[in-house]
Amino acid sequence: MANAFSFHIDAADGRARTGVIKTPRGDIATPAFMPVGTAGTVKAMLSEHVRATGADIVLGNTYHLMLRPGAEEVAALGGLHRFMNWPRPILTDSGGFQVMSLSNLRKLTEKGVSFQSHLDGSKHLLTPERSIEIQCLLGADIQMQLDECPAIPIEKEAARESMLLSARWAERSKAAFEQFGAPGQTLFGIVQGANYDDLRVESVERLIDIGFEGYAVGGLAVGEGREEMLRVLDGTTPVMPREKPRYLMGVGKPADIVGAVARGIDMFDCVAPTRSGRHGQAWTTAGAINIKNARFAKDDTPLDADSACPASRDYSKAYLNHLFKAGEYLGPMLLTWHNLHYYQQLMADLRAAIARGALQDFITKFSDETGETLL
RNA sequence: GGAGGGGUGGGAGAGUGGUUAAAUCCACCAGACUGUAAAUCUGGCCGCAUUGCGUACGUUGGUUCGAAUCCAACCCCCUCCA
Repeated sequence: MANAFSFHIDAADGRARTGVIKTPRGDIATPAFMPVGTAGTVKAMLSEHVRATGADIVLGNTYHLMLRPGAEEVAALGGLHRFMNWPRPILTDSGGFQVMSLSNLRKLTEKGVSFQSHLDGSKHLLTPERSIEIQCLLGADIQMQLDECPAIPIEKEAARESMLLSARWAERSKAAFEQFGAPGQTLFGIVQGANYDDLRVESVERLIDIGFEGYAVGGLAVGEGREEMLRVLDGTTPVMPREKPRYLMGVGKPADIVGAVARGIDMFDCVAPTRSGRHGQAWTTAGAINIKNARFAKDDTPLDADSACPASRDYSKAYLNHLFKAGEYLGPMLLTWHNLHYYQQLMADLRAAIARGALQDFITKFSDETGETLL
């Protein structure tokens, strides 16, 4: 099959764009939000309900699936799509985020990252090559290079060393992908450089030299704050290839996404709607609320009476409050469902606003309704 | 009627002379969460006020420099025997 992966832009509004990523397993409307399904499940959600919220693609995770149940095991069971009953596109993270989140359980060398499993203490070496091999075994449609994701703040010299390591790993990842990758699969490179504009630009240039089908911005939303994150994007997205998808990894809250879309980002993922949903936080058109708060105990209204999502429309806040107070499983399930639907509706609204050249109006309205200050 | 055991903060339950406004758990009140070691974690939880003060371990009285802790009486609860 000819290049089965493609991206085309339908409309632009300022630096924002809307378009479609085509893959053999289905189209992805952009800007897109990708729910996170680390361990082969978007936690607390049925696969068909994830789809019903409007998601075109979900994430899986190299590190976590490598440890359990194992990449070869998933491959023997028909691949991740079949395993988790999600026939549409899957993007897998390389394990790069775990370099940061599990920093006390790993050692970093030029060769790769050696992790001590948080499950049983066993040792696992994750090299750029092995990460790609695992992502191919899982059957991921969009794969990510192995990178080092450093936390901010970080000294510039250390940030540059880290960025250069990620760039070398990008090259090795690309070579491995050319060996293991199947038709229809694609590989993204990851821009690093912390919050140093010149390092970000250098990182982009190095990745372009290697050549990828998409470019991710990694290492943001790691402590720098929204204003600084958007400032870094201001210096980064303009030098990224216009005709390739741009993916801001791990971001974010609704206001982060709106700000990043305005700066030309096409793809997002974040645990916020799922994790916070399990923890009682719901995003609504009137801002974020904590359904566990006592003030909802007698509130007979749903989260969103006009929503197409059953979780948002058919259950009262008082009932959701009760489920959480009682520790019932259905509470986290319904709130996750609601949040994912809210996120997908936000993305659909953003796409529509860009398509008709009205993004600024949308942002003003979003800011007024949610009380979020947008920069 | 007899014998024994026990009454601690919203609940359960530690604590048997000072370091105790009183462990711990639950409940309750709030917060955090950004490529998921997360259905997790953090803070608050007698009253008032700025360190502090005032009340408080069934009730009352006593011993003591000092009592939730020791003594006495009383009230109440539980178990067993009649």
